[in-house]
Amino acid sequence: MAKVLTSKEENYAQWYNDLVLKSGLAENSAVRGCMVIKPYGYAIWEKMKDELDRMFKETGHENAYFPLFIPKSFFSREAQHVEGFAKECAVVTHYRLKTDEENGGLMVDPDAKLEEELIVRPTSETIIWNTYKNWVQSYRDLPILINQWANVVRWEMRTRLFLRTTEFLWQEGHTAHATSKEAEEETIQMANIYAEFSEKFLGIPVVLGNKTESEKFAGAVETLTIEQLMQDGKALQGGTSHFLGQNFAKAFDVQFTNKEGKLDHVWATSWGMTTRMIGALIMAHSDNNGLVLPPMVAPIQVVIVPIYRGNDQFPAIAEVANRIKDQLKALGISVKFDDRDTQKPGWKFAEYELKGVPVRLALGPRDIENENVELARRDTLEKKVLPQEGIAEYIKSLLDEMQENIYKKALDFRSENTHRVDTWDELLDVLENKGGFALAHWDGTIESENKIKDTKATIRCIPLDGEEEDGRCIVSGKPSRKRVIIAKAY
RNA sequence: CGGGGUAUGGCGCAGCCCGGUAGCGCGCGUCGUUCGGGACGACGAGGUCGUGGGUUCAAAUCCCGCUACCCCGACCA
Repeated sequence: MAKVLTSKEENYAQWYNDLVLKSGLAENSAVRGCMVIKPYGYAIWEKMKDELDRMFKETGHENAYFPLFIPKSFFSREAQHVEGFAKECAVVTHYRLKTDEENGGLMVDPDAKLEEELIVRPTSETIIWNTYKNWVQSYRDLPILINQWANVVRWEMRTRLFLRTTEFLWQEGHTAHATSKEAEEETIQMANIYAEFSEKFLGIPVVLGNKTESEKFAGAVETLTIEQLMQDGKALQGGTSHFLGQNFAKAFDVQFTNKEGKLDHVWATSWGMTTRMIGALIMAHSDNNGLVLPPMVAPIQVVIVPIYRGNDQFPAIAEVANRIKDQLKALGISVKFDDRDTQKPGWKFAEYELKGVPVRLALGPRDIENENVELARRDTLEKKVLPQEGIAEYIKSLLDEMQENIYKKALDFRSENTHRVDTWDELLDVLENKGGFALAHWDGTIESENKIKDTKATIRCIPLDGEEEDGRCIVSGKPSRKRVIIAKAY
C-alpha cells in the first residue's frame, strides 16, 4: 500500500498531523491558530455532542446560550480568574471600519472606539454569574442547572489541530446551588459523566482525580479531572469539573434567602469538555494505516465496496449491497454503499481504513455466486468471508465486540505503561526512558511539586480511588498516604 | 518574547553557491485499457518564483528592507 502517513515510530507528532489532514478531519485555516473542521471531523464532534447532551439532559440539565462578548470589567471581579486568563484574551476595541483614503483598503475607524473593551469569551463564568444574579432571590430558585454549547477563544502561544487551537468548540456547564454539599455532589456527578463518556463511548480509559492547588482552574476551590494516556506515553486532560465554592457568587453578588430566612451566597460548579477529545480519540487508538474509531463514535459504521468489471456485473452486486444496507439500517447501524465508479476498490479500501470506518464489506462476482461477503474489521485488520445470510445480526454484535476490544486494548496499554516509582531516580527513569504514568508518593507541598515540574512532567491528578498506604514523598522523603500520577502532558 | 528554518502551478519539492528558455513527483482534465489492497498508457491544462526596492544588457538565482508561515522553549483544554 502506498504510504500516505508518517509512521508513529518515525515521528509521532508528524503522524498525528498527517492523520488529521489525510483523513479529512480538519485543516489549518487562513487565520493563525484557527482550524477548519471538515465534514468528517465535524460528524465525529456531532456524535460526541449528541451523546454528552443526552447524558446532561438525563441528569436534569438544560441548554441555554450566553453572549460571545464579555465586558472587560467582569473579568477583574474574581482575582484568581483574571490572573488565569488575562494573558490569553482576544479583545474587541472598536466597532466600525472605514475606507482608508490615503493607503486604500479598510482601516479601523478611530472614532468608533468602545467605551469599554469587550473580551471574546475564553470561558463564560463571569457573564453567566452576572446573569444569574438576576435569576436568584430564594432557595426556591435553585438549583440552576445549565449547559451551553459554544465556541471560545484562548490566545495560546502555540497551537496544534484539535489539541490546542485559538478558537475551539466545547460545552460548559454552569450550575448554582443552595448548599455546598449539593454543589460538591454536582461536581463529582459531572466528572463521573465525563469518565463514563470517555470509557464507554470513546473507548479511552481515564483516571479520575483531583488537580493539585497549582493546577486547578483559575477561580475554583477544587478541580476534578479525567486524565487519559496517549500512545506516545503522554497524558491528556480530557475534561474537567470544578467546584467553585462561593467565589463567583461573592464576586458577582449572587445571594439568596435560604429556608431559615437568612441571606447566603450561592454555591457553584462549572464543567467542560472540548473538541480536544477528537485529538484524544486519534492518539488513543489509531495506527499507521489511519484512524481507528470505536463504533459508537464512527459517523459511518459499515461501508460496502462493490468489486466488478464491466457494467453488466454491477446490477447483481448493487442488489445484494442494497439489501444488506437496508438490513443494517433496520438495526440502527449507519452504513454507506460506496458505488462510485470513479475510484477503484483498492483505493476505497485504503481510504476507509484511513477514515477509521469500523467494518468494511466487499462484494464481488465471486461473493455473489457463492452468496458470501468479505468482511474486514478495522481494529484488528482481520478479513474473513462470511455467508450473506444473517450478516446484519453478525455485524451488530461485532460492533459491540469491537467497541469493547478497542477499550480493552487502550486499557492494557495503560496498565503496561503505569509504573509505581518509589525514588526520584525511578521517576526520572520513567519520564526519560519509558513514558506513561508514574505513580508516586508526594508530600502535598508546592515546593516538591515545583521540583517535579523541573523535569517537564507535572502531577496530573490525585486519583480518587487511590489506595491508602504508607509511603514517602519521592522529592522530600516526608510521609505520604497516597500516590499521585506524574506524567508529561499535552 | 528568545533560538532556528522556510516562502517556486492545487499539494510536496528541485533549481539559487556559479545570473541567461522555470523543472520533477503527486493531484487535475480527456480518451483507451483496467477494477478481489491506493492501476497503466497517450495527450492536455495549470506558475508575473511571498513582497518592496537595488545591482546588471539580463535576477527564482546576487544585495538591502518588509511580511507571512513552520519548528524548538516559556503559557495552556
